[in-house]
Amino acid sequence: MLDLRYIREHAAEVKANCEARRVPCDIDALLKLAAERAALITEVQEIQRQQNEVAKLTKQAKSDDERSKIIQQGRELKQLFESKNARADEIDSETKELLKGIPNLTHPDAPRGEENVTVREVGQRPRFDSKPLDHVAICDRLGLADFESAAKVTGSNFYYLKGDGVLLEQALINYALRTLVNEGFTPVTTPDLARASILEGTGYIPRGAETQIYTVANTDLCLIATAEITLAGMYADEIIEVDDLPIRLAGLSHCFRTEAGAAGRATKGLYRVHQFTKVEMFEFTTPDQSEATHQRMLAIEEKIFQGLEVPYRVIDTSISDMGGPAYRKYDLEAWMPGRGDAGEWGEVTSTSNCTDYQARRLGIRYKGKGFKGTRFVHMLNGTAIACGRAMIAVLENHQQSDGTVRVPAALVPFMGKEVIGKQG
RNA sequence: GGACGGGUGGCAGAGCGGCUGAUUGCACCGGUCUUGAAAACCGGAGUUCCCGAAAGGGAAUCGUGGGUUCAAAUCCCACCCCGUCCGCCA
Repeated sequence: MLDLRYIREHAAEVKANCEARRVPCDIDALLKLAAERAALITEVQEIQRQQNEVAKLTKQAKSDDERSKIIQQGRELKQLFESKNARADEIDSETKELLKGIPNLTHPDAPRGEENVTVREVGQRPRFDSKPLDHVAICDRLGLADFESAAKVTGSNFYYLKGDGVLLEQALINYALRTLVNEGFTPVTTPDLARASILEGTGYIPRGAETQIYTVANTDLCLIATAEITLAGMYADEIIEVDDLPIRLAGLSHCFRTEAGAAGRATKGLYRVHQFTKVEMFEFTTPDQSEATHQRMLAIEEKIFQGLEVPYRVIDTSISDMGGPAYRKYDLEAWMPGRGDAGEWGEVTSTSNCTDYQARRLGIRYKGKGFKGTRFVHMLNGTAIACGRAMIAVLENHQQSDGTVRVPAALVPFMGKEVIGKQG
């Protein structure tokens, strides 16, 4: 959510921003409504002032006669208040609705065009003597996953992991957590569910036809799409001492996505699934630190994939392609040799600087010396490891001609073996 | 799931229909004193919104949402949360 005052004072900028982001927003309508709201509030408050005055007069009344006259006056004011106030409430919630629909501002250097920008490509793509297998075939051959049983039990786009598949996932989680702890993050396991209001605060939309979110019947709980939601929610309505910032959390959770509208798009195997496990970086910071923090998160993501010996490229996401809360977003796309005819890039991480957009909705502020009152924190998130997709990258890049998979050195201590698919 | 008790400002903790945006203590900020600090004393201070160029004025806010009343932190209802006891249970 943006500050209404900011929108009023920078209407042209906000309009241009919405346009560039391809988010249809009627700023003029919003401002008109907001003006109407202000006028109504003034009116309502004047009535309330009179009500307060009348209430005071009541107890000062000298005779019963005078008293009942004043009370009658109070009754009339009350009726007037009720009718005016109902309208004011209506306009107020309409204003908030419109306000919620306006996306965050964007970093001046973020790509503006239709296309995302590849910032750099890192690592050598592996060479294979024959056509490499895709991860589904590798999983089948080595007994790492079972998609057929999952289809019976939960339907399409679920999976069981088995054998070394389980060990590989756990190794990836522990490798990511260890890396983040070394970077000063506090590991946190979070609930896999959250209230709809928390989802909304983070910018997710729990209801509606296009929603990516599962809801739990007869409750106001949703299955989370990422630990970003629960980590952000931890500090909802809190005021943080500036000396306690930054707060760096490494969240471990399951993630659930309905993938509505994704039918037919790369749905095979582990790439697009309804449930996966993810280690997520999350940071609350002061505004002056958020850009540096964003760069650092990106660097950590790169370090993790370098450790996995997986070639990747860094994508600076076009603002026409970013989610509403993001001010700037980088993705890592890993090389997946088994995808398509000759390998393809596949998104494996994403890091966003959401500035104060989520903080304003969730009421997360900080206070400190040198300034009066409180300010909104900046909030950033980034994927450390999304298990399914990281597994694809590892399995497809490190497959060997004998059908086994080499475990990258960084994972060996966590995996307890150097090769997947060999006895022992 | 059942029975109680409770949710008040940054924290602690009074108030239990009008004089209370709220006593008090701690913490906080400014000042006096001091070589400096501590102590003591004096003063200041919540948040959001509306009007206003500003000075300033006004409204709301005592878990959340409704209700009763001329008037509610205080009474009633629903919900959420937090304690304690009982039952059930990995």
